[in-house]
Amino acid sequence: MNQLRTEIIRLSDGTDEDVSKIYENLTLLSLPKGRFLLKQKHFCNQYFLIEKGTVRLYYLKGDKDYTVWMATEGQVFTEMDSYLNQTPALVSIETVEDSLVYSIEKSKSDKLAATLPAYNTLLRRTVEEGFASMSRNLISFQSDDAVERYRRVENEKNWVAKYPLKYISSFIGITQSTLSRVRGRRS
Amino acid sequence: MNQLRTEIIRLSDGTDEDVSKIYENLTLLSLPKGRFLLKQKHFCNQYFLIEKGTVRLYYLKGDKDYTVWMATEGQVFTEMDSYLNQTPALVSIETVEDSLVYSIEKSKSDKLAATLPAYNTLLRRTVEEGFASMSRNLISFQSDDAVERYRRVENEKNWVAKYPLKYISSFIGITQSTLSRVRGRRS
DNA sequence: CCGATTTTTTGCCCTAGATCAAAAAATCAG
DNA sequence: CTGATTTTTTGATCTAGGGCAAAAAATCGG
Repeated sequence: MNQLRTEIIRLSDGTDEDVSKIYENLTLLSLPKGRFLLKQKHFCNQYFLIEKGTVRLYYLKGDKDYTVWMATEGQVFTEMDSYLNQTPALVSIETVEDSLVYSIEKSKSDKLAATLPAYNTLLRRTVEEGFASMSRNLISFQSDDAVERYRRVENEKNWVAKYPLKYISSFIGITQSTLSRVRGRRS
Repeated sequence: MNQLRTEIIRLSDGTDEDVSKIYENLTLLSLPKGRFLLKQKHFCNQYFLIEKGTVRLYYLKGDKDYTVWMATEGQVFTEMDSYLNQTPALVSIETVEDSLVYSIEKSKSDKLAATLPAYNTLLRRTVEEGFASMSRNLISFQSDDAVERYRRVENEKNWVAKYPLKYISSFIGITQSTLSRVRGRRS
């Protein structure tokens, strides 16, 4: 079973035909590790759908590197602020392993959303889930301390086993040293 | 001109008839200041659309009060995590002045989204914009200090003039004392 | 298996922002 | 206006987590 296809079916609630129509509009990119789907300050004009592999959304500020999100197989996403408001992207999107990623241009996506309700629904549900997830993150930043934020990532996501700790620490907004101490149960 | 109606038209891209169909599905609530649309730990089963007035989304943790969002005329929103995943709401939603708020039940909303593309689009665009806005907030929490976070609220939103400083400080995740010092230009 | 590179931990000191408490200013009801 | 309540500021500590740099551990190419 294919993760992405399953996800598209689940979120779009569409028929086989709807799903085929969606796929017809996608372009497949085969990307080696370390390739950029988007660079900070550039304009984001696509939605992305991950068939295989993993990408990291992050930005540089001063000499620091902040991870905003890690997206992997089956996930549908974009840099929404840039995509929607046509502003310079706040984040870069880079593959962290060899990946297969579908993309769809904004113009094509808009047209498809207007003509194929299942695709419109796919986007809506996708963004709704992303919104819910981001709300939880934001609340965590507002009121949780480093230990609690780490526990969340440890429990909710399976990121800790999968990614280098420097991505984790930058995601939860602490230094790698502090994360190391948190993991070592002291403070 | 009516703010909410204008917003619905802008986001749904629908005909007059579409807009009428949407309104037919809404229930109008007239609420005095201090009334709850949702209480923390309860389940959220509606989308809300503000015709007039202002509400505050916030949660209590320990003895502290955290403002998550302020929504006002023309805004469409829900407690997405609870609404979508049928989990206990993380936040309460309370009117901070006398308000007129439309609501639509989840079941009705799902049905309408499946049958009226304009409504589906209204929701999609609404959540997309919310997602983009929240991304910026999250990034700000990750890498901005108190001064920068305050500046953002001062510039991007017109909240500072409109709401008590205790809501502002709890929104940007600092104490009221610190906010006061930030505003006074020292640290 | 081995040196080289990358990742993770540790130690020491320092700072942004918290806490607690009280004063000052603004707002409000009568 | 006036006393009461709410909002905002100020002052005096205290602390979670940062900065920096070095050590230790893990990973990797050949």
